[in-house]
Amino acid sequence: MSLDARDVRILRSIAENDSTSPERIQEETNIPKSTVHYRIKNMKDRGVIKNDLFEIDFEKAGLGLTVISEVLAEFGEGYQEEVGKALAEIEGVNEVYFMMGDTDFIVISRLPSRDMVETLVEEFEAVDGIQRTSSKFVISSIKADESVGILRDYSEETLLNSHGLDETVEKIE
Amino acid sequence: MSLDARDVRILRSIAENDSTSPERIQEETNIPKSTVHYRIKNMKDRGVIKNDLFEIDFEKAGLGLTVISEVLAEFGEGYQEEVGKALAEIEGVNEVYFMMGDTDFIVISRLPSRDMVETLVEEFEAVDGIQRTSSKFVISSIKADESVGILRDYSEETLLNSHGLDETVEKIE
DNA sequence: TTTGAAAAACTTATTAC
DNA sequence: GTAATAAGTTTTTCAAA
Repeated sequence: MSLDARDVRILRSIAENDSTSPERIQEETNIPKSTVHYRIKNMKDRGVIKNDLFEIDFEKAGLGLTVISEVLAEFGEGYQEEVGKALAEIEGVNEVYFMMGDTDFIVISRLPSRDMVETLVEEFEAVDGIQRTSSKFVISSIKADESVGILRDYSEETLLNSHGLDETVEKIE
Repeated sequence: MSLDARDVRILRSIAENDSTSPERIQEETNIPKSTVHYRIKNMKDRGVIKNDLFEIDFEKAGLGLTVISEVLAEFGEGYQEEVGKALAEIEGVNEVYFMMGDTDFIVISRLPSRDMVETLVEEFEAVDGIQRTSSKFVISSIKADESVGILRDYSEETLLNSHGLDETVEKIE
């Protein structure tokens, strides 16, 4: 099944403190660390939590330039899949979204310097089936929540409702 | 200073195996785990690594709907900052990028269901200074690397060059 | 900065509720 | 599912190089 109030509380505690330590979570949530561990393991088994990661500062890691591109592809039977995969394999491409509406893609890339942008665009346009591309530089990343950190962007209520739980459930405790 | 060949090797080992375990990194890189730990701590101190996180499955966490929006704002003195911050505070908004070119923003939001999209768009348009918004649904996330995972998208050479290091440096070892 | 060895923390297993 | 405990691992700290 999906998440319950306790799972949500644990995930939010991780998101808000940027720490996955069971002991710290116990201190904040009053859920015993053995239970915290049981819950986290459970979420890992169900695939809700995929893996441990470090969040990095892209700029300090040498990838200070972010480019967002719109890629328009030719219409065709199941074509999107192939075009999308080809875009995903280009060096520097971190995200590829296949969008509703027109047959196009939004592509987010991070690069060390402007020199590489030209190469990137050339590689986009070399992909078979590409019709038109339009790339813009990001001046500043005003917000860039990732991974479990995105849970900070929701009220506890929203997260619970999304699993069909109302506040009654939360009040069990 | 920035990253050297050893830092890059450690970060890539983490990215490629989706694991931050010093012991595993030692096995893969032959760098002793206490040294691995020292390097990671060092990168944390310098802010290259920001924090420990879990990667989550957005869909399983109840946030299966991704929306990418383009927001056009009115021109104005330092206006962008305020508009950007206001957008960032809207529930469901995970990423806000201030773009070059026209005075606009790219906003990435994740939501539990379509019901909330209307609310989202209304909230966008209620922000002072907003001129026009255009939102599209993501049909599928073909690629969605995050955090340290994005380092998989680069050759070791590119990552080293971005810190002004050539292959000579790497051959020290 | 690099390590090996010691201390602390985390994970797993076991049990009882 | 929850939670306590104990045993086994792993991570983190620390002192020496």
